Amino acid sequence: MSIGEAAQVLGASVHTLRYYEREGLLSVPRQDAQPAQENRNAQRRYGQDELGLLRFLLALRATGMPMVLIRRYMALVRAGEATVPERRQLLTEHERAVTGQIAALQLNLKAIEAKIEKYDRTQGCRPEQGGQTQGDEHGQN
Amino acid sequence: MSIGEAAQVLGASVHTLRYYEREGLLSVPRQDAQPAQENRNAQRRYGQDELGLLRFLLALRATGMPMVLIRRYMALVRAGEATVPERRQLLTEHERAVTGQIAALQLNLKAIEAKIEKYDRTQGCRPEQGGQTQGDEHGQN
DNA sequence: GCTTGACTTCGAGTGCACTCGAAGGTTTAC
DNA sequence: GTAAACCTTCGAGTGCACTCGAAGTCAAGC
Repeated sequence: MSIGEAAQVLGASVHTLRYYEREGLLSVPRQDAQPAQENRNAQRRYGQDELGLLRFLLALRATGMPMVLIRRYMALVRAGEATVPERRQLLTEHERAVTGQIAALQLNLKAIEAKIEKYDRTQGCRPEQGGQTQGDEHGQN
Repeated sequence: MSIGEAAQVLGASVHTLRYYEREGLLSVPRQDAQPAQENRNAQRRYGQDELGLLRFLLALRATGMPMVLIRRYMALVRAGEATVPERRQLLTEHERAVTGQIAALQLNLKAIEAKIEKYDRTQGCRPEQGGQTQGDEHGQN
């Protein structure tokens, strides 16, 4: 699979995929045409392993893990099975972060929904309202 | 309530509060010392209304609403009751966005948790593993 | 009366993750 | 054999929301 196809499948841009590689987040094997030849401009080939790794990388990104941590994690993956405990810890910490993030979002979402409901109520009671709107209308917004 | 106190209560910086005002997100009344006097440098006073508005503003921010939309919303609030339908619509759209955001986060969180569990399983089965790790270890990372 | 905090304007810096484009070369697929 | 897609390096730009600092003025509270 070429980089263009991979980009399309993953929903990322070719630029971005190369950027990730440049930043040391992952490495993608190259097509070795002739073994006894310098492959300066060999093309990247994305197999199932690379795609899976990239998909997970994108999941980490989408949950707000900063690139510096993803770099650490991916380095551990490359380093072999011995690093599984450290990887696990990294992911577990991030999991906590994401859980908190979701909780905060849900809390704030509730505030928004409450406001919408308040609007529904004021609309239901009096669609129009003549006269002065003044005085202590506590928190009417 | 002074700007410093408000900042502390809200968990924002003084800089940020002034920044929001400069950007037209909200306006805060000033302390009028002597009525017959130009108040060029009058201090901001934060009452319950302002605090409530700011809290909601921060909820919108925390859920990722861009400042340009918050500006629109706040302008509607200032414009009076007649804008309630439009406010409602704005918030409803944002609500959908946030709901989707949470769903996406939960999906990605699941992928992360699945990976952690996989690590737990490999750790549980064989804490150490001699010999070559080669061949088609499909998606072992 | 004096310190502390508030006010203004201004501009510049930060952080993060892209995102784009150009130039010049190579490889792949039809 | 040729066009399209790939490769490299490089640097610069973008977007968003802050964040900071300085300089100079003014008000509040003890």
